[in-house]
This record gives sequence, C-alpha cells and structure tokens, in this order.
Amino acid sequence: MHGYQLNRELSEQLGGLSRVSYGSLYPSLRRLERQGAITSEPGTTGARRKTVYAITSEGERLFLELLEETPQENQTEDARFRVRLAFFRYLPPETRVRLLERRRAALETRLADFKAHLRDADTTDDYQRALFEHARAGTESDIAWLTELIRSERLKYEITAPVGERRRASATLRRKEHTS
Amino acid sequence: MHGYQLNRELSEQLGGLSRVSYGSLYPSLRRLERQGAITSEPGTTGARRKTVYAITSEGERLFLELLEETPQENQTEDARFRVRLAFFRYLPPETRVRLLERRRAALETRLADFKAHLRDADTTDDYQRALFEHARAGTESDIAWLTELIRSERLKYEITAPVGERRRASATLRRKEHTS
DNA sequence: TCGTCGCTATATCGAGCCGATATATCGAAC
DNA sequence: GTTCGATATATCGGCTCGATATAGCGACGA
Repeated sequence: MHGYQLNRELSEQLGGLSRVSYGSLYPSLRRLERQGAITSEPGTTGARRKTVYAITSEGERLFLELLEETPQENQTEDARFRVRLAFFRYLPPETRVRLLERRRAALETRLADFKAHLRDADTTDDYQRALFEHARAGTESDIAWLTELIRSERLKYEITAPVGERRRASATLRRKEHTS
Repeated sequence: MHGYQLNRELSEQLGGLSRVSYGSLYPSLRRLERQGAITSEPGTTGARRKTVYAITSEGERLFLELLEETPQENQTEDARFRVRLAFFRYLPPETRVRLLERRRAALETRLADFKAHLRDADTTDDYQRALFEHARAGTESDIAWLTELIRSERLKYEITAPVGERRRASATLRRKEHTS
C-alpha cells in the first residue's frame, strides 16, 4: 500500500476512533523503512507517482511486539488500547485475555482514584464535581464492558482463569478447565 | 504560585482528569511570561530557589478568551473540553450554555458517524464492532449528560432557549422566558 | 475548449507535548 | 549520619498535530 491509501483504509476501518495526520504518517513510514520493518518501491499510475510499501517479516514481528506490549499507564494509553483492541484478531487468545485483564486493572485503579477524590476532596465547584462523577460512571461502564469481553473470550476459547479468580468461576467452567 | 505548586494544585483539583508534564509546564510558563500573561519573581525558601509567578490583567483576558473559544473539532478537543468545564465558574451563564450546546452538537455528529459506520461498514471483526458499539454507547451517555447539564444551567439562570428549541420547552419554562 | 473544483498523493514546517533524565535542597525517619 | 521521598527547576529527544505547498487527475459545466 501507499501512504494515502493506508490512511484511507485506516479511516474507513477505525473512522472516528483513531486518526493519523500526514505529518505523522509519512515520517513514520520513512522511519519504519529505516528500521527494516517495511520496504518501499516507487510506482506510478499514469504520471502520478506513488510510493508503495510492503511489510517485512521483521515488520510483522515488530507489529506483534507493539501489539502485545503492556506499557506503563500514560497519557496516551486510552487511545492506544483502542488501537490494540482493533487488531486483537492478530493475537492469540491467552494474550488477549491478559491484555484485557491488565487494562481492567488499570481502570480499576483509576476508578478508585475518582471515588477517593469524590469522597475526600473538598470540591465546592459543581462543574468539577459533575466532571468527576461523569468520569466515575464512564470508568465503571468501561470496566463492565471489559469484564464482558473477558467473559466472552473465555467462553469462546475455554481459557483458564488466573488462580486468584478460580473461586469465582462457575462449576461448568471449572470442569472445562480440568478436562481441556 | 511557582511551577511545582501550580502542578500540585492542578493535580489535586483535576487529579486523573488532566495532567501536565514538567516538560510542558516550565516552557509554558516562560512562553506566557514572554506574552505578558504572567510575571515572574525569583523567591527563596531557605536556600531553595523558587520562581513565583503572578497573572496579569492581560493574562486574565487571555484566560477567558481561551476558555470561551470554541475551536474546530480536533484530536485534543475531548480533553480540552474537560478542562474548560472545570473552569466553567469563570464564565457567564449564557456562554456556559452556548459551549455546552456546541459540544453536544459535536458529539451528535460523532454519534451519527458511529451509527452510520455500524450500519454500513462490512466489519466482520468482532473486536472492531465491539469497539464501535461501546463508543456509540459512551457518546450517547455523554450527550445525555450534557443535556442534563444544559437543563440544570437553564433552570438555575432561566436562560432563554434558542428559537429552534422553544417548541420542546416546558410550559413553565416558556412562561419564565416571557416574564423574565 | 477551457477552467475550476474536488479528490488523489506526497512532503515539510513550526509549535507544542510527553516521558525521561539531571541536578539540587529539604525534612523526617531510622 | 545517612538514606529516602518530597520539593523544585530545567532540558532533551522523539513524536504528533494542523497548516500549508505542490501537483496530477477526472468530471462537469460555461
């Protein structure tokens, strides 16, 4: 694919959810080529030039590495997680569950912070209080959503729950863990 | 205030919701001083140096200008809106309602995009579908939240609704519009 | 026939933010 | 005494964004 096409396909698949500017895209493509993750080949359609890129095996390795890495909670991790999830089909089920659980744990920490803030901080400002209350509700909704994704993933692939959570597993699930 | 203190107060008030790194904060303070929005004065506590900043009247003007400007929908507007709302108390009620309505309109556009995508795009990928469905639900929740904030703001200050929305206003509210 | 409009396609620039890191002071705790 | 964590400022590299420039292209109408 060439850059413009790449951006168009990305916008079509992830429209609204994740966009990239050309000021990032083209330098990224050159960087990836320098790193050996992609190769480029000049092509033309009529008089219009295109630079057609192809992923290398090193690039596929890097893609999977970036996809399954679980970085520190930072400013950009919300958006990054969305992109990760959009490409979940490329990860093995165990890794999916691990990433979902790690994400949920991070959100639970965040939720606890919001609750503590609503309880402790002497915020008299109505708007700030509304902001925190809405953030709390949104985070709880995100956590419930992740819990459902994890449940659905386990049902599909009969993944063993971590030891600490086995007590909460159903009898059916526990039997499957033993027999599979 | 000095930089470190500024960051601490900001984290305490908006913890989790908006953080700023020192790599942004200190350059920002110098930029603001260059622009005449703040003044700096070197101070010390014992042997420890501090640079104490104070806002100027030009800075207050700039603050309000930044607070009430309604920029194009861009990548960072979600976070920016949260910060705006956190400082809503500094804006007059009419401006608050105007900003809330503009924000809601932007989210309604986004919601329509999500719905169109879920309807039209031939996404066979379960994770991408789940992502869009969750984004749709979250956006609807945000819109309902904004609607409630607008309603509450109108009740508090008896603001006149835009002409196009008067039909939906309650009899009570309509009477108040006429009598106030 | 020509103009111009919007889409395709690549590229670069300045401004700005982040995360990491460096440096140094300080109080408290052990 | 020293070590630890909080206070305090600063800078760097890497990266993104949004704006802008350039140019080929098809389609449509004046």
